[in-house]
Amino acid sequence: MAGRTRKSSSKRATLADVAQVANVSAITVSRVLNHPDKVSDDLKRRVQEAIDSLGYIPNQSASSLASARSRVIGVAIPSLSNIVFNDVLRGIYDVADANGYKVLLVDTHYSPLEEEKMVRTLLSQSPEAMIITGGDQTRACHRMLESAAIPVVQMMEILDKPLDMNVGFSHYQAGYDVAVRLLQTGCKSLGFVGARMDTRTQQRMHGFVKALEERNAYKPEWIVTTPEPSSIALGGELLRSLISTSSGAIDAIFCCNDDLALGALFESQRMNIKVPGDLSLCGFNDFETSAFVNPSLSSVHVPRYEMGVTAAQMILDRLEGGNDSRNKVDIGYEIMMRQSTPSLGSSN
Amino acid sequence: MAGRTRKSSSKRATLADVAQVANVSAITVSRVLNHPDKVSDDLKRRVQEAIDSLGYIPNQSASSLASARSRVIGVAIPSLSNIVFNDVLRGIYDVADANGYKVLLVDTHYSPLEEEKMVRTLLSQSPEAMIITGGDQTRACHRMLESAAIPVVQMMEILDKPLDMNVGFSHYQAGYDVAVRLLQTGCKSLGFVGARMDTRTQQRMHGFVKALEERNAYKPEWIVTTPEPSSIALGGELLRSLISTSSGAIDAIFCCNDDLALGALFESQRMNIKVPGDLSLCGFNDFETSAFVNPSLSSVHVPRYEMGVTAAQMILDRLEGGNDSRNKVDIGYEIMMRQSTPSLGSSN
DNA sequence: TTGTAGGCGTTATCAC
DNA sequence: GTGATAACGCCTACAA
Repeated sequence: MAGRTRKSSSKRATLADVAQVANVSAITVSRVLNHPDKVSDDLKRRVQEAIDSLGYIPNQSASSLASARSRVIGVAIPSLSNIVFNDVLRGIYDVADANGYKVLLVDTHYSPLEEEKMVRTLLSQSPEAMIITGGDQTRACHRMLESAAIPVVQMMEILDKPLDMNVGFSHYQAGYDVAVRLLQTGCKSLGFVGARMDTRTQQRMHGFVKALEERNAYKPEWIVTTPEPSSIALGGELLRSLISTSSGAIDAIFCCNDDLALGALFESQRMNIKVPGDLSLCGFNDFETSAFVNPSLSSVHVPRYEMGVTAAQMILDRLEGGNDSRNKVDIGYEIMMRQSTPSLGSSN
Repeated sequence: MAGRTRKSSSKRATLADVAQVANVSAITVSRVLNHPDKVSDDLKRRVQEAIDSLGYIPNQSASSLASARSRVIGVAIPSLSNIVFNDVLRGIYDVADANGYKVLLVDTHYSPLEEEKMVRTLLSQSPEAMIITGGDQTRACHRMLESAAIPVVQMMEILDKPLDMNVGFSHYQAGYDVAVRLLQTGCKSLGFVGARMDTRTQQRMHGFVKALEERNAYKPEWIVTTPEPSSIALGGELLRSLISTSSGAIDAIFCCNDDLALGALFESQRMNIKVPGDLSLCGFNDFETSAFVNPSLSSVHVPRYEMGVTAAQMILDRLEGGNDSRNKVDIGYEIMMRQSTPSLGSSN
């Protein structure tokens, strides 16, 4: 009673405080929290009361330190503004939450150097696993990840030689396929519009170009790119630029994402260019808007939520289950041909 | 050389390992990392070499435990899919990153009960401050936050009695203002379409209704809401629903967000309803799409990035600076009248 | 089923 | 400027 019980007011209660109030040892309180089945119902009740009355909240730092288990998954994405990652994150969070894991999220701003710094930050939190984006990490970053000796998933794209696990799809093949599909619909003069030009965007472009080359339909002047971040506004600008450099000869444009494609579509409407009559448009990522805008926008659909879920599940499989089942998952994609491209069989 | 130096391979290097290699005491290594000015250049160099050679990464759990400083800011948002929070988060992250703070982010799924659980999780990480959304926390949640005795910012809306600090704007007033503006443009029969109907959406609706009531323009049947989450698809559905229940009498609709408004706009086009000729549309949040779609969509612009920045800065002011400057910031909003509503002076 | 001892990696405090 | 020592709060042994 004297000189001991004033704890609750001044600072955070500890296991020991709870133990004292419940008249048990600290380890018993710990067990009530972590292994309730190993404690008698009687004590469990008593301890729980003490916890409630003190408003006890465990100190994860102490727990992590003592047990070498942080229940943290580190996640690094290249952009918080690119809404593509919203769905992926939602998938990761859903799985993590459901399994008692916290997510520590960092934004690398599409910079391997920043990524290296952020990964170091993440690792200092002793995450039990990491989910990172793509494969263009610095060598130092790879080394850190390796010596951390935890499960790592590289997501968003399929890698030749992943560090550990990998889930994504082939951006190269997707770009290639888009070119083929556009040609099939009767389009003859295909242009490309790209922004940011991160590795995945480049792969889409390379695949697209490859398909054109193979069919003698490649015109370097019809490829317009910029390192600026994508936006709808930029899509409009790039459209104008491409139209003018091509003197209007182009009859189809593949935009590296739907922001650009929507911007190009809206700008076309303002310029009185008929889509798909005068110009066909195809985007990438399949935003919800793309399916509903008039004319609806052809795009490449990617199961992003599923990709996030898969990434998190691969990690849990390794962390909890013993079976190191899947190491590489191609999540695929689907080209959605809509009104912004000619329907098959129509003659341009 | 014997029986000591094989550390680096098996498990993570510690301060002690670095100290040993550098031939100094552990505390010196710690100082090199945290108070470089208190160490001689000579030792600093030696220690740094050891750090590099071992690939040493500090253990934040141990640091937090010993120093009672986690450098973590806990952030709770109601939805990872609602892109409204992207901008806010970006603001928070930008400021946090620049000041060496990590962000621990949780998604409460618009549920105060989940929020309570998540806040408990956050608090167990000993965050130095918290940013939460709105004011509808459970009592238990409020108690936890209070006894945590850390700076707390409630964001997104202006609260009468914030727990601590507060940044946002009045959704009620915004809704009210939209009604007034629509009436000013000559619209007479105003409807409302809302989804999710979280507290902030409700406030927009209440303000909107209030303005109509004051002007004898309120028709309860012209208010359509659903607890479903917002989407473009849903916007189309709700438009149809409202059109049919009002037998087409409505000449303007305020949609509680731009998803719904865009959906309504696209559906109007499909139904051959002229916007704004037959029907005026106003959204909320001012997505980039809204400014570029044809016709461009009137909406309420909110400085979300600035709101995130402000929230983080208020916290830093408290954490670092001593001046407890701002406790409540009204970040404001701006009604953007565009082509989807009649231009002022036109006679409907 | 419950408790005791020791240590996880770091930093605060106090000496030198 | 540098170092020894004792916490920080919890958990993994092991013991009873």
